[in-house]
Amino acid sequence: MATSAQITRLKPGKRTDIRRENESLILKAAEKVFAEAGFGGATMQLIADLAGLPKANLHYYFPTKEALYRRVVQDIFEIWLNAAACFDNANGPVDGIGAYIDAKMEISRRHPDGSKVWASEVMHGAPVIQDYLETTLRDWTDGRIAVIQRWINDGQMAPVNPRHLLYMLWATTQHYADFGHQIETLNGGGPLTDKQWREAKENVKAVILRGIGAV
Amino acid sequence: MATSAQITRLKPGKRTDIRRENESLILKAAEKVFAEAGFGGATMQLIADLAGLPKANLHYYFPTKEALYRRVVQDIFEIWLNAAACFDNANGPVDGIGAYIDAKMEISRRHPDGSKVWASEVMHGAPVIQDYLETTLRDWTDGRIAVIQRWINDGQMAPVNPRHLLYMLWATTQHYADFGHQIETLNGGGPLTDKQWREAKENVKAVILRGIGAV
DNA sequence: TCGTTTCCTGACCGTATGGTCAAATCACAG
DNA sequence: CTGTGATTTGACCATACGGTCAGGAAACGA
Repeated sequence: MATSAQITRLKPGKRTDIRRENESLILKAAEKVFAEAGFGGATMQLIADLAGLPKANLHYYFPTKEALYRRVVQDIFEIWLNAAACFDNANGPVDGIGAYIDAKMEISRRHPDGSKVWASEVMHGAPVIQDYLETTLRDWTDGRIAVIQRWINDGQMAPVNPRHLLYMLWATTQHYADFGHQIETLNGGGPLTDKQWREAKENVKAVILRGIGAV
Repeated sequence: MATSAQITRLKPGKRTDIRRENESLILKAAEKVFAEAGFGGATMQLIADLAGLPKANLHYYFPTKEALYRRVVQDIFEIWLNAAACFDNANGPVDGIGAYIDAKMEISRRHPDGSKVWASEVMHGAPVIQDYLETTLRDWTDGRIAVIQRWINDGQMAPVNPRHLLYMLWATTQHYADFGHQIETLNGGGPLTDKQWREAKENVKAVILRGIGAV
């Protein structure tokens, strides 16, 4: 029997910590390199250098470059889906869509590299996450479309096409991550300030919420 | 002195035709391969195969992979800028922004590969067209911001932030090219029909024009 | 026809990359 | 301390890639 101290953590050993720590280091470095160079332009050596580990060590934790890339994309998709919760538990478009825009803008700000990896993956035909698109994403989309349609039927917003509205939400929010470099260049070369991010967020919300006749 | 027949075309020779023809073949193939695989993932061999030419022939017309890529990106930027003309000669936001959305949606439909190459370039930090961003694009942006501001001052639309409005226009229209694969997957696997494209266009215009208080 | 320029291309080269492996080191339970 | 399994890593390999080049074919002016 294990002692109570051992039960508190599944595997209390230092070895487990090492594994978790190194996997995390590698994933963080990989996300950045994949975002900056794309899958084809990224090299295991670059990722290894950024993670501060020898290249052979990467292959100990992740058998192939593809496997590592797949993990990075999956982790992003997880974050992406979690933002979807904002849509639920909302009793109208102003709350629901407003919160969703807030959440997705925050993702664009906090995880720009992840957003870029996701965008790059989709742009290149989703070679590794096509199944997610056809299952999880499609189901999620259909569910939200139903919610939006109900709002329309209830007269809480104008009769816009729910599907294309979702595309607009994705596009406008993700743009601040994917095209962050362009935005920063037009912003004078530096990143947006807190105030500018607030302004961006409020602007997107204002135009869209008014655009769908919800305010 | 040249004969009048020779004057009608600058260089009437067959050699000039061959050059133009082959450069066009290569550029078209390169655009597709760069869009599908990214700069790092694209190979000169793939481009050559798609163009139906031996690889060495590519290097005869374009000295390096970078030079070929640069031409592809420049050509897209050209098309992109031409759509800007819609903004001028408009006496209000409904005409100006409406026409701009139409033009950019049409680009997304007709040149999805070019849009992807452009998006990819910017996402990776604009390594080859940074100067364009800092000169041509910035000037264009500043000019349109002034136009929009004038519309706002004239009471033709609500006081939204012109800069962020431009970002919304770019994001929503370009999304249909860059994330075309995702859209097609959610559309049942096939490309949008004429009717669906019209619907997308009208939807974007309706939400944004209403969102800025122009209708 | 002849000389010159442009165009074409198979064969080749140096390098960088993803991945392997065996030996060394370390964590840790008994 | 000792045995066992997890971890680390330098050295290595096969391949694929961007790019070169020499020599031939085709176009063209005279």
